[in-house]
Amino acid sequence: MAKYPFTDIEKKWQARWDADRAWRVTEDPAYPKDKRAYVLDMFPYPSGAGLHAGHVENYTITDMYCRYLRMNGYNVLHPMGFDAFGLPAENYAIKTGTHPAVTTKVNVDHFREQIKSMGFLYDWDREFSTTDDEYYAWTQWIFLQLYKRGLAYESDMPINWCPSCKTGLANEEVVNGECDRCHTPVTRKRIRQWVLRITAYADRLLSDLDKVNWPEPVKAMQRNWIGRSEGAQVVFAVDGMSERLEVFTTRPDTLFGATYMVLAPEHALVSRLATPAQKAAVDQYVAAAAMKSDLERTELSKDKTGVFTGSYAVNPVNGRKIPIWISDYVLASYGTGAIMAVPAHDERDWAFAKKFGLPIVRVVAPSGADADSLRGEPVECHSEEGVAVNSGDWDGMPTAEFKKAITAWLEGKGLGKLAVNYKLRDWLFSRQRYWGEPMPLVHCERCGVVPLPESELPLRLPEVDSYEPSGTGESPLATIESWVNTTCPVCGGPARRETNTMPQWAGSCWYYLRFLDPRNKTAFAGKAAVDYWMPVDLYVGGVEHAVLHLLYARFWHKVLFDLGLVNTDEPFLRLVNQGQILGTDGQRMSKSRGNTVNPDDYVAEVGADALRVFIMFMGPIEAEKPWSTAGLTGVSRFLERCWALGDKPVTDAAPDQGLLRLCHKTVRKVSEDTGSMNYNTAISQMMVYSAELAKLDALPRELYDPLVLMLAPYAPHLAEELWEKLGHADSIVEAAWPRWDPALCEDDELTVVVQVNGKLRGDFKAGKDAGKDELERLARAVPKVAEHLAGKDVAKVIVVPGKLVNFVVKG
RNA sequence: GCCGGCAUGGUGGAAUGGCAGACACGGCAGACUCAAAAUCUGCUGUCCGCAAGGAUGUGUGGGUUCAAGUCCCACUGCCGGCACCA
Repeated sequence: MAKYPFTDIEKKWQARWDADRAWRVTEDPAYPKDKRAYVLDMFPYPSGAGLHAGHVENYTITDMYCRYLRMNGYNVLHPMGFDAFGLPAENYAIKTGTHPAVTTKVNVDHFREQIKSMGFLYDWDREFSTTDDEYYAWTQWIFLQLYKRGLAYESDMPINWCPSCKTGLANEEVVNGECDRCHTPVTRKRIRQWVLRITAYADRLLSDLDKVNWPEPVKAMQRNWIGRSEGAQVVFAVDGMSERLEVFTTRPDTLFGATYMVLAPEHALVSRLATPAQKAAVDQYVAAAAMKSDLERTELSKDKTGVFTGSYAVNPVNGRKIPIWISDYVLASYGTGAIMAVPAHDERDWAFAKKFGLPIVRVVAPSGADADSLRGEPVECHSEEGVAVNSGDWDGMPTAEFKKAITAWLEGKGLGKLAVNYKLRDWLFSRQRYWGEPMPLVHCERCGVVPLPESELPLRLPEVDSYEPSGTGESPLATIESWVNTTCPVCGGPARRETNTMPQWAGSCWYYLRFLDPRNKTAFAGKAAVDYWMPVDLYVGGVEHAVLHLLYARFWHKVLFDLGLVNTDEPFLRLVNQGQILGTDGQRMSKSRGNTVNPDDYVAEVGADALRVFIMFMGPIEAEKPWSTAGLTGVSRFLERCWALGDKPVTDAAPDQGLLRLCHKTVRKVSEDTGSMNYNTAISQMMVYSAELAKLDALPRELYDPLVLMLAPYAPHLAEELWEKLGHADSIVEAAWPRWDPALCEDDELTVVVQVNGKLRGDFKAGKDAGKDELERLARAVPKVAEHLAGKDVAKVIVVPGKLVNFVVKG
């Protein structure tokens, strides 16, 4: 048999879908709320490398689902766009002088073409790129709303700096102390930055995770990242000075064991606390710490370092003077940047105290510990809970209770209070690069920072001669005098524009809202459109965005919700992570490993339909799947077989009862499995069914039509062609999904298996309505079974109608 | 170290507590063919056996149950995330 002409068929139907704008969708009020679906893919960064296997997997999942929903009478919004700001295009510009906008357009055109070549249907009327000024005008607008709510502020805290990308990085973009993008070790740099106050939403970002249907690992990662911990803020007086030091601790019950304090080298009071004798050592340590990269401060510093400031604090519970040290094991950016050290009960403090010979006092004993073991200096650190010792009047109190009691006591004295701390840091939002949204702010000598009037948006990126980042913490925009110099919107005096740009994440924070109403000139999206579609019913993408995009987008969405601009407090109702497609070597695909797969090759070789079905046949969508083309053969054979069915005569004859039952069982299984996105088992069932139909010389329409319809989400080009051959003028996209009759899914006669002591000994056929007694009688009559029952006592008989009979025997 | 996830034939995988291995790849045998390809049919977890048949089998060890891949407890291995967060 000749291979079916997939190239011709696929081209033909893609042209037709394009011409028909097959997936254009409107806010048709005729569809009730529960018959509307917003299905979203994580939109791609249009890289020069084109679509990769992961994109194809992602978009196949949603395309199949959308086509299935549409055939089941849903109004389905399935949009596509491009997340096109970012470094690759800019780096290419630096190398070649090509404007990033030009590169972006070429790449976007290529992506769109590749997406269409897979038969994926999107409402292309809604397409946009985050780099379109019509789009980023609204990104800037949302930024202004954040600014006006006090959620954007300037800071000159030391930040993560990538010396290779020459830009600041958000915490989320630093992986193991390296730049997530180029793997250069990150250093710290103190430059003026714009920061978004995401921590103001930490509690809601955490608690609202309970409202969404997301994979548990993603929720866990977000919870982890937000890192809520409850404890106490405690105030320590400084001996002989008016300064007070505040610390955060989750173990206020160990206060009596606090034998010294440690400040981060960046702590504001360090220079004042350094005594003349210690000043040189302290200054040197602070300078050295500032030079260290994050990697050096964490990975390499198993061995603790630190310097005594010369000053002492006073422990508020016992009035003892305790030395104040500085060390880079204390992070400036968490809590108050200072800790009380309890070496007996904290591993890190223990290591530090041992190294510098600081006193160690045990204040928690394991419950039930004998007195002898508590004598003398502890020999090891004990960080578990227990009961208080050496803690004055509180001795004997269990840890949990003591925490509450001491916190209340401190509060009464004005020396402390209950406190909650988050690991989550505010979001470093400015980049010292060219290819991003300019921040719509000016710096006026008289008025300070002034937001641009909304009417002046978009603030467009100016043309530049050189895209090269200066590396000094200024973006290339700073060199364009004609752009930078402006007038203050408030006083009209001279002012300079903000030259930082936004990070790539900005554009993806709200793109799902723009798809609702992409050409709106007066709002980021009209309220009617938001109400019609939101929230997103299904969001599919890779797990790599668990704490970046997905956290940022939730944050922006909540701000918009608080402003009354969206109708829900969470944007994505249900999230599905497709499993990574690995290289044939089981490793992540990457250019450097040379194990990447180019979808175009397979489209040319076996066709888009075969590639779609194959990727979904590899296994469950969430599972990691190593790429192996071995299985492709089976899928191609299946599609060939379906194509060959199209050559058989189709009749209106009544079908064979057995086949009719198989047909209805197949429709049921494929419907259920497609609806739940268990595509692999749906495909397997269609394989079984098509193999049966292939044995017939002529196809009864009643058996054949449903197969073609079920094929439509999976192999849409082939299904269209077969549908047309059946005499239909309308696209199968609009056709109604086949129905099944539950009565026809049941066989009249079922095979019942017989076990003796749980071991399979035979089977027999019985009518579906046979009673328990009859089943037992029939079971006993099976020769093999009778043999195993002979001469033994039957203690118990379990009969599961339609399934099995189990004899429990003795002797 | 902490938090997730996973573990089934030679391979990808399937299985509301009820016949483990559907479907597919690969392999073996056969049909068609001058021959090959393509296609079709049958067999294909492992062990013992000529066979009938039997035993055994879902990472390991226990448990619950008439019955466990599935539920419970303990562990091992692999993958992912976080990691001096006080």
